[in-house]
Amino acid sequence: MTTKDSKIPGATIERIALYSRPLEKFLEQETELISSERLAALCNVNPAQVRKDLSYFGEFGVRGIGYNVRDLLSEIRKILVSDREWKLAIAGVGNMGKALVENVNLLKRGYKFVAAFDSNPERIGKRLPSGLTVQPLTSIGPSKEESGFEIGVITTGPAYAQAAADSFIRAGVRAILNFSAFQVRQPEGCLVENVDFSIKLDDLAYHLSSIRGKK
Amino acid sequence: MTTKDSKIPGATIERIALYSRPLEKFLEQETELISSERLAALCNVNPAQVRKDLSYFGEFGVRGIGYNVRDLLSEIRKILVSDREWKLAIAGVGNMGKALVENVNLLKRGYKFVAAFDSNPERIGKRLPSGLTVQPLTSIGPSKEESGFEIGVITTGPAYAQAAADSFIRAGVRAILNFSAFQVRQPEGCLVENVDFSIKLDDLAYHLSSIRGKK
DNA sequence: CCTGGTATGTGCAAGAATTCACAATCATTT
DNA sequence: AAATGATTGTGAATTCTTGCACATACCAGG
Ligand SMILES: NC(=O)c1ccc[n+]([C@@H]2O[C@H](COP(=O)([O-])OP(=O)(O)OC[C@H]3O[C@@H](n4cnc5c(N)ncnc54)[C@H](O)[C@@H]3O)[C@@H](O)[C@H]2O)c1
Ligand SMILES: NC(=O)c1ccc[n+]([C@@H]2O[C@H](COP(=O)([O-])OP(=O)(O)OC[C@H]3O[C@@H](n4cnc5c(N)ncnc54)[C@H](O)[C@@H]3O)[C@@H](O)[C@H]2O)c1
Repeated sequence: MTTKDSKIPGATIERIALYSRPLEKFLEQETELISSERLAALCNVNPAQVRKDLSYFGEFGVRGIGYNVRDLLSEIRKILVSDREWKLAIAGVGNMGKALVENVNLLKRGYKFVAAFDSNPERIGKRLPSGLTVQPLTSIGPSKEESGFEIGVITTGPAYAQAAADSFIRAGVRAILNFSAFQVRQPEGCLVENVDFSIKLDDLAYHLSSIRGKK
Repeated sequence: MTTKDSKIPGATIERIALYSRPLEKFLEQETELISSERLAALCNVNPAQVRKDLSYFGEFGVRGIGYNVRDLLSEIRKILVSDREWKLAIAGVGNMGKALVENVNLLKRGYKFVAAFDSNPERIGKRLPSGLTVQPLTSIGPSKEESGFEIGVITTGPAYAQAAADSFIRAGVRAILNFSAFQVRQPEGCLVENVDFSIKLDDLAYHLSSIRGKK
């Protein structure tokens, strides 16, 4: 990737991923051109932000014209390395876990679940609609080469999240996406993203009340 | 809420919600005291950050000692207004929607689903394990008082997310939590939080690759 | 009642991220 | 070929956020 060697804000990466969503739709509709202004409006951000975010990685637009949808999308896929397949494993095949494994959007974007683990004996051995068979957590292999997945997803109950993370790390996984309400600690050499929806609800509740309060 | 009238960073609210998770566990374990240092470690943040975040809302600790777990948690609940029940409605009762409606953690935290809507005739009329009956989207009422919910959750496919949001807004909803990959535009007078997991995966993929690349 | 040990609360400086504002650039029209 | 109009790319200004460092306050023990 041809990045300028200046520091890239963390939020820039997430926004660039965001930009790709409307672009995919425009590509389907065969819209050729898009301006930073229009793209920004669709993503709820400032147009200058769009241009600056992209400028960290190169010059993809044409002054006076805008961006070519197909080219920009392809550049973004290169930037995000989502132009290839990533193999995922999941720990905890409950409601949330099943929703993720069966989600076709993730697959379309190149995220493929290749292993599913659970500790509940009733679940082990079951075949999921996607074709995966649920395995005992203990069978997570010891090395990345053997286990064959690169990103671990955690959807166990909070009490088991750290244990699941430890197993993944022992198996050589270098990136974890954790949906449990327990905050997995970021170990050396492994990226962790914690996603907790109920925080989003708390956030909404707070802001709802403070708006009310001010009226 | 007794806030100092200085501006409160947006990130502060989300972190305060984060702090409450370990506190809940300490309360169960009957741990009485906690230091900003310990709490910070559990949440992957800086201790000064914890203290500053809390200081926007008051002085909850005791110098030389730390924070009383029970009191702090109760203060945080007051701050976040999660000391009361919030009524939610959901649009789109697919895999993801069901996982949310059946999630007991949300209920424990005071978030209660009181209505479920879907556009699929096969789903309408079905009774969910929680006791809710799935209603047609068209039956979302016109006013908040009538509809009886305050926060709308969207788990339809991306193509229907904006329509679902519009229905919620017509029904008087002032806050929306959207899980579809479509970015709902933030209308006047209504808060919108967009949550898109696949962005988190893109983020992990990017960082995984750039670490590799540098080695 | 004083002293030592500890952890909070916060002013201020440093650091990041966002937004502005405009020069640079290109297609189009006259 | 010059003028026009549009929209990018980016240095600089601005705004927001974080973290340091230390005065402040409290408890316990003598
Ligand atoms: N469902 C939601 O909407 C939602 C929302 C927010 C957060 N979460 C969090 O996501 C997690 C999963 O939610 P869910 O609704 O799927 O719960 P669930 O109870 O349906 O599923 C949890 C699954 O994890 C398995 N499990 C338990 N311990 C395990 C271990 N050590 N290793 C592997 N598997 C293990 C259980 O057998 C079960 O299958 C929970 O932590 C929950 O707090 C869920
Ligand atoms: N499942 C996941 O893990 C996951 C991950 C990331 C994003 N998402 C997003 O969450 C959304 C839901 O995912 P899912 O897995 O539950 O999909 P799903 O297909 O299982 O469920 C979608 C549901 O929405 C209903 N629906 C469609 N149009 C509607 C409308 N206008 N009003 C009300 N209901 C309508 C459908 O009948 C269906 O029941 C999707 O947008 C998906 O992209 C899901």
